[in-house]
Amino acid sequence: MQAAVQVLAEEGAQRFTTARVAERAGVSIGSLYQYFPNKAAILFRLQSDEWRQTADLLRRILDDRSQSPLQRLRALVHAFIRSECEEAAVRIALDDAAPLYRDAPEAREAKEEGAPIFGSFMREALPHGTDIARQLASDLIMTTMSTVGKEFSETPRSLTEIEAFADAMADMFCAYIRSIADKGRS
Amino acid sequence: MQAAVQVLAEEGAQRFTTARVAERAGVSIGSLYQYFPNKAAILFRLQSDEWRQTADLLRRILDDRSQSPLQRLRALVHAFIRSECEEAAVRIALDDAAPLYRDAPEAREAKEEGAPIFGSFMREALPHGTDIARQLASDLIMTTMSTVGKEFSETPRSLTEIEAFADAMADMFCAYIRSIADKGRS
Amino acid sequence: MQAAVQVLAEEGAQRFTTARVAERAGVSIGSLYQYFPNKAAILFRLQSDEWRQTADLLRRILDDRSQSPLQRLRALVHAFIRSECEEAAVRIALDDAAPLYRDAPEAREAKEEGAPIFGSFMREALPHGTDIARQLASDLIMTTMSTVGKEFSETPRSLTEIEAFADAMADMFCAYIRSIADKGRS
Amino acid sequence: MQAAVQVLAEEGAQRFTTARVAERAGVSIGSLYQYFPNKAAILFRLQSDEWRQTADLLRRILDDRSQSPLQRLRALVHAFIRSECEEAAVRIALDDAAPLYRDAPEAREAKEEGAPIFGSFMREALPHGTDIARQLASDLIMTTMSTVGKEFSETPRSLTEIEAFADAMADMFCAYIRSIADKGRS
DNA sequence: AATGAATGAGATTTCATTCAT
DNA sequence: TATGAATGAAATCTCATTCAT
Repeated sequence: MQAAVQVLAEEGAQRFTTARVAERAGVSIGSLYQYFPNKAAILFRLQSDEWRQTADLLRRILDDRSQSPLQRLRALVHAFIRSECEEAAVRIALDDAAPLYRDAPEAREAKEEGAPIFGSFMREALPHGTDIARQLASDLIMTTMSTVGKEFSETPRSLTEIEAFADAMADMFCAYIRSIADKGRS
Repeated sequence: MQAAVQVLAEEGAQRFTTARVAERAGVSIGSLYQYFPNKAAILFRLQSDEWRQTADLLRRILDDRSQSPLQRLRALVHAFIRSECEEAAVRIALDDAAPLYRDAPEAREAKEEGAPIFGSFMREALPHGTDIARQLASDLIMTTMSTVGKEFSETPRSLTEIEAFADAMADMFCAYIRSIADKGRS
Repeated sequence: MQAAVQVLAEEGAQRFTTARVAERAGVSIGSLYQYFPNKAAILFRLQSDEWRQTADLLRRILDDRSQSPLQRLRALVHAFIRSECEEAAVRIALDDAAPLYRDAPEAREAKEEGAPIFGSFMREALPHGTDIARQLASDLIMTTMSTVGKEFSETPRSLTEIEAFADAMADMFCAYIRSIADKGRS
Repeated sequence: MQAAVQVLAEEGAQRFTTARVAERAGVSIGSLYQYFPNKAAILFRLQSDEWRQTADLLRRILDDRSQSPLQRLRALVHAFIRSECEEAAVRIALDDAAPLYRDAPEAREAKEEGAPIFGSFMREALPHGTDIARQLASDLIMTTMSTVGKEFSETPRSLTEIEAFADAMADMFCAYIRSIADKGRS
């Protein structure tokens, strides 16, 4: 039941208990445990869904060949930061609860689903570099976008702030990619 | 007692209990409560100390006028990433426990202690920009360094990996600052 | 379904649940409850079957007039101990679960089904004693065989150990019966 | 708190819960858990105490050289059966709860504490046999006494019944030991 | 000042049994 | 007749905090 989202958003990770989730979902605790083997599984499911959405976002924007790579990257950053700021409460709470589910083996898998999507984009953006260099740049940009986005969304932001911050981040990524491209060419 | 660090490092945030800290420190629970009003205070104190150390690091490196701003920034990134990777266990656990202390008003204060130091460095690096632009760049760079550094240090890393990653991050920051400087000049 | 035996043997009494039995039997929980009124009934049925087998064993061996009573007793002890050591896992688990079914009135009945068989054997072995004395000896021997056999089979045993122990027990019973016979004759 | 005995005796193993023990003891659950790490430990402690008492009984009776070995054995059987029939409720319940504590390594140790005491008695009673033969006889007699005693005490018994049954058991042991001695001598 | 036993709310999880479909 | 989702009481164990000594 994704009405667990409500508990997470309204009560926070600390008060996210199986009893509260069941009550909010209008079912008994027993029923809850018929669908999920334990509390961590509920949280992991929530996180999975979010990761899938993010992966979809990545794909949709980065695969659009009608725009230049750097334009697409800028669009991606904007979309990502905006999406992080929506439902910030759930995301923060989900992050707080990470210790409960991150050790699961499926968690690491799911998390790295986004890597290949971004990897193929980078081959387009940096056709001349080595695989290793591209890999490093990919890692850095992805990690920056997700962790900085998370941190940024933890305080309430106005639309203007969001746009300004996303622009700055996109500027940073573009400058970085251009500098790599220049180095590669010389 | 900073021997609470040991409990945090060896047992993790989940098992960080007042009883365990007192035992490890060799004092009674009662005594522990004479030094700290509650559990959150212990964690906050640990975090404060870490922030102070980081602020010291910032100051020491950024105030050294014998090197160019971008050289100093590169040095800072390396020093910071290295320090994050040392004692990663404590830092991860402290992060997991963040929900317990981050709501305290002193927490936000302490966290932003680093801002002015970096701010004055940025005035040197970007003498021509507006305050607002500089502020934005400061925020972005600081946030990136700290959150990406944290994430990076959560998996064990070899020395080579650390240097390579720090170099990439420094490259990104330098490219970003140069691009701002260019824009500001034209 | 006696495939409940598997659950008992593989999972132990603690984990013997209706859900697990139904799953293993390939039927729904609902169906299980159409054959058995409750969990205790399943266990009782298992126990009954075992008792019936044991009673058959008694009858088959003790009724064989081609051997002397003491020879038959020795054969019985061997057969009984061997059978206890086979499928020890189920028997131990069934014993652990005894509190759940032993209060049923049918349980006591079924348990004492063996008494008359052994009683008539004892009349043959001790033709001169009083009924009361024979009854006492019967009780003692039967109880010893079953409880000591159970205890003995709770730790894994080699074939040699089994034979040696069964011989010792048979020796004890024979010595006892001879001593009663001697006393009765004098 | 050995007032846990009361819960065990009055409510049975099934209803022996930490909450009930704490309530009966007049302390909070929390306090209970400061003295015992878990429920099994409470039960194990109860069982240990009982084993210690039984070992004391063995020692006291078997070490009394003023009587012949077989007289002492008879006295022992009587004392043991009588003691089993006192507080039968607790002993039965403790037995039912055995699955909860018997896997502990200390349990097996404690259980075998009685063996050496009886062993040295057997050397006196059977001076001519081999160690292996004596060991086997020891095992058989000890196991018989304890398991048959337990089974016998599970139904309420009159004093006359107790004496008669104990006499029968002692007869059996004496006949057995004499038969071994005779065999050894010839 | 120091101790540490006592508290008890609260968290997670299990499982026999029912009953609408 | 068969199903299996739903129930919810009950069990075990944890831990921050207090307070009498």
